[in-house]
Amino acid sequence: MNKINDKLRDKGLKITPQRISILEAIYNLNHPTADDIIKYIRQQHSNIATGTVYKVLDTFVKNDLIKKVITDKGVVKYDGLLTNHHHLHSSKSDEIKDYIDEELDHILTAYFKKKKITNFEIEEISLQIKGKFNK
Amino acid sequence: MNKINDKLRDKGLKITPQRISILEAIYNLNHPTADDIIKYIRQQHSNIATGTVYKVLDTFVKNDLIKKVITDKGVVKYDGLLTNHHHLHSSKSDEIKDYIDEELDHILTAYFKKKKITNFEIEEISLQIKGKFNK
DNA sequence: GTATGTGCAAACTTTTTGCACTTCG
DNA sequence: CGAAGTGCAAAAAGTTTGCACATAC
Repeated sequence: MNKINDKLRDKGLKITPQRISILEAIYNLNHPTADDIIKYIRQQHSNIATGTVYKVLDTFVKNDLIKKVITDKGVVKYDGLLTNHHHLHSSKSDEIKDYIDEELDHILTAYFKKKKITNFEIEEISLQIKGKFNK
Repeated sequence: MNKINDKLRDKGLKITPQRISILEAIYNLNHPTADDIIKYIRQQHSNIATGTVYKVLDTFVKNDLIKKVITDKGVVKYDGLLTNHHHLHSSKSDEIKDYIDEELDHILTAYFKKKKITNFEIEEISLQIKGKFNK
């Protein structure tokens, strides 16, 4: 079971209650902001300093445990999904949803394999699909 | 010649020196931030209040005279290019460059014409291509 | 003349920083 | 024990707001 501890250990990071809580928050919430994470942890159990949260999130991003995603509106969110994927952005709010589409990825990879961009070396391609969510 | 005045007039916006300077700044600079625009105008000629710049930029975005672009790093920039295009994002800095590719746009349009996303109505698709610029 | 736009300064939001203290391993 | 992590509070960065005054039309 203790997957979270393993993830931290695998990256050579010290296992602290704060780090565990933050990772849990990211997995339980949907693309939370730093503030969402702080509120979640405080309502769950323990207190946590805002500075700590920002520092830990930075550490996690640098160690590829999570990804930083920026909303169409400029809001910074965090994503625990590491496999290649795109995002659906609400044109009204700053809500985002993961969009996984392997077929599309193949098309894009094939396309950019033959069509090079001059003076630019591609590392990662992500689609930002803006529109309306129909609930 | 007086294209800038015409653009403002066409949108029913009052023509003021501040608005003209801001539009000029956006056309002369490459994806400037609000701060880049302020510095540019101040160094060129007249003074301008920061509040005014933010208000004018908002007005321009709402009236489709410019677009707001958010860097991979979360920096807010403004883009005077209105035709459909994508952006190349530097993985190191917050630099961005326009990327126009009609062939790619056709492929994407065709792809999403047949492949619908459930509970989501697409309004606009933009690629965020992250990588290295080779100067 | 009047609706609209601008300047200014204060306030707000989000994030960063430095340093003493604490904890993990 | 020592290196790494955390709490705290102050400050930085970027943006918004309200209101008196100025300007475009």
